[in-house]
Parts: sequence; C-alpha cells; structure tokens
Amino acid sequence: MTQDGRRLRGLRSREAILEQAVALASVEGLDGLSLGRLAAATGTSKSGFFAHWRDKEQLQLDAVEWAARQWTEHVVVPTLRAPAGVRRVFALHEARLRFYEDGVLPGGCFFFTVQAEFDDRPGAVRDRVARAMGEWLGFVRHQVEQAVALGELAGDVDPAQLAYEIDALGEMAVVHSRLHGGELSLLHARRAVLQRLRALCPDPALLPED
Amino acid sequence: MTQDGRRLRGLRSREAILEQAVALASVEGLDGLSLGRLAAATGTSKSGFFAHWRDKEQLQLDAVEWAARQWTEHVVVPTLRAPAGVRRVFALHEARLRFYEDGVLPGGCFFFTVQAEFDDRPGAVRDRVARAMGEWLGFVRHQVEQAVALGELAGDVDPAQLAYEIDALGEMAVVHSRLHGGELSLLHARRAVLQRLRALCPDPALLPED
DNA sequence: CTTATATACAACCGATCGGTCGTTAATGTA
DNA sequence: TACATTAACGACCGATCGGTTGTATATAAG
Repeated sequence: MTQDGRRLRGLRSREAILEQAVALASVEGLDGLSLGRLAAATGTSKSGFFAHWRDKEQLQLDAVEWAARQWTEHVVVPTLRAPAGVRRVFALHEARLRFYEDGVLPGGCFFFTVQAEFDDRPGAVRDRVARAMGEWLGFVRHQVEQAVALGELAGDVDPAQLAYEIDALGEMAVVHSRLHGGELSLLHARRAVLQRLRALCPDPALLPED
Repeated sequence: MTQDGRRLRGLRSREAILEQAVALASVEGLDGLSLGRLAAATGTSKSGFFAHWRDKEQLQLDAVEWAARQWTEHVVVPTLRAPAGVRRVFALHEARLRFYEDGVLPGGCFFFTVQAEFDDRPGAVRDRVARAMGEWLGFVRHQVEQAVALGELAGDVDPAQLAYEIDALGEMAVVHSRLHGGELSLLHARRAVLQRLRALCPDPALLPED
C-alpha cells in the first residue's frame, strides 16, 4: 500500500472522472449525465468505470461527496478567515456568489441542479444530497448563532429562520442570472442579504454600505 | 369546425395528456419524462402523441404553456381578489405557499424543476421557460410598484429588488420542505416575506403579526 | 520469480429512448 | 353518397442507455 505506480494512477483517474462528473452534472444533473458521455469527456472507456464503481449510483454518491468537498474548499474555508460574527456571515454569502460569478462549475451550482432532480425521488442519492444540504444549512445557522452570541445580531433573531433566508436568497441567484442573463440577479442577492443583516446589526459599520 | 365529436375528443385527450405531462414533469423534469411512461400514465399509445405534437419538444413547449395557465389559475387569479397594495403582495406569497402545501403537483413546483433543468441548455424550451418566469417576476414587481404608489411601502423600495426577494424566498420553500421534510420551511418562507414587508410598510396593521 | 490484484479495454447484452410507417375506424366536408 | 381528415394504434427502426464478460497488462505481494 505504498500508494504509487498502479494504485496512484487509479486514484488520479478516479479523481479526474469525479471532477468531470460534478462539472457535467451541474449542467445536466446526476441522472441526465450518461456514462457514455462521461467516458467521452474524460477520454476513457465506458466499461472502465466499473473498475472504480459498482454501478452508476455509487458514482453518483461519490460525485455528491466530491461536490461537497469542492464547495467546502471554495466557499467555507476562505470564509473562515473572516472574523467570526456578522462579518463572517456576510463573507459566507459573498463567497457563494463569487463561486457562481467565477463560473467554477459550468452549470453554476451542482447542488441546485441535483436538489431539483432528487427532492422527489427516494433513494440513497437523495439521502446523501439531503445530508449535504443539511450540513451546509447547519453551518450557516452556526455562524448566525455566533453572531448573535457576539452581540453583532439582534438577540431576538431566529438563527434557523435567518439561515433559510440567506440560503434561499443566495441559491436562487444562480438560476436567475442564467435564465435572465446578466449580473443584476447577483446584485439583488447581495443587496438582499446585506440590507437584512444591516437591519439586524446593532453596529452596521461592521458591514459595507452597499 | 363545430368543435364536437372527433375534434372535441382530440381536444379532451390533448388536455388530459398535458395535465399528466405537467404533473410528471414536476417530478422528473421535462426531459426526464419519457413518452413511453407518459403513454402508460395516460392509458394511450406512444405513437398516438404524434397526432397531436410533431415531436417531444413541441409537447414540452405546450406543457410549459399549460403549467403557466395552471399557475395563473391557482396563484395569480385568487390573489387579485385581495385589495391592491401591500396586502395583495403578501397574498401573492401566501397563495404560492398554499399551492405547494396543497400538493397541487406531485413534484411541488413544475417551474422549479424545469428551471434547474433548462437554465444551461439553449433552445426553444429554455426560451419559453425564461419568458414565463420573466412574466411572473414582472407581475410580482408590478404589485410591489402599486403598493409603493399607494404609499403602503416605503418610497425608496426598489421593486425589482423586492420582487427578487419574494420570489427567491418563496421558491426555495418547496425544495427545502421536500428535502428536509416538514412544514418548517414553509413557515420560514412565510415569516421571511412577512417581516420584510412589515419593516417596509408605514402601516404594519395592514399585515398579520405572524 | 510467481502469483494475485487492479486498471483499462473492446465487444456485446437486453431494455428503453424518441420517432416512423402503415393501417383502421370514426368524423367532418362536399 | 363520396372523399378528405383526424385520432389512435401496433409494429418496427436506429441510437443510446446502464451493465456484463472476457482479455491484456502492469503492478503489488509472497
């Protein structure tokens, strides 16, 4: 298990396939994505997948995992550099919008597409997606709770309520911007959360004016 | 063109098929929906579709049209009975949440599913969906503008901005409620808009407290 | 060196996809 | 009555779907 040569090559191609799978699924969905097209996009053969995954569902589950790591890396981790409290809450929102704006994924948001695809379809993939979204929402809520504890948000704020609002206002930005074109939607999403936080913050100077 | 007998039967089955197509597409999407399964669900033969529609895309376009009419009937029309102004704006939001809560469509929301499916896929269906969503957003914005004109919302309110917020907060409710179960998400969506409107309304007595 | 394992492949499988064709029967039109 | 149209169907088409099998080969383990 020295993790080189053959083993390493396997890991590399596995990761390259997952990277492609997440990118393609952000456009066509995890089910809409076909193994044949994924093979073509990665330059490998279709049957080669089954050396890495038992069936399509296993690949879908690993793709969700990979997308979650990617989200953590691009959105969660950079945010933790901001000071805890209301500034970090807003930094979280801005990091998400930047993720969309930068076009990290060709479809904008993996989880938006996959949520819409699986929210009505019971199964392992749905459960894994629900868990990932639950963890994300829990993280947002935790940041809100910290801000309340620090006195940077009004004491009567319901953290779960505010976390829902931040998530909804951010998540719909990607679809609006793609469907109606332009960055106006991203601006709306940014302003919505900013105004909401400033209204709830005893010291609005912690946040940008606009 | 006396519209009876054969002609009438054609119209009836056409409408029955569209009704089923919208319902199924709210779960599996317009592309995920297959003609074979649609035939099974409507008790007709697959090849019979092509007497009504040239190809699948034509059926998809008509399904979008049908879903838009259904949305108008269930959400827009009832709302117009409320007095213009901030009360109608909130009534609009509540009518949408009731649409989800009542389970009018098995998948919750046709347009949410279809938006996620087509926002990255150029073509006639995407354009038709974008138009429908644009009209809806425009309607919401118009109601906000009326409320501002009536002095029931603060004069510095940006109608497009507020319309985005109302739409985003309402639309994400259906996914959250289905993925994480329970009506808490619907409550969050309701409260979010209610608090926002009350904060912007010179006479909060026009709106319920909670 | 030997042997088991893991990567990757081409060829192939049954099922299903969207779609075509030819036909039947009921209806609308003249 | 004569004829064109329409709804609806079963049978069938090539393409693609997820998945299986057998094989070649490079590596890891003994």
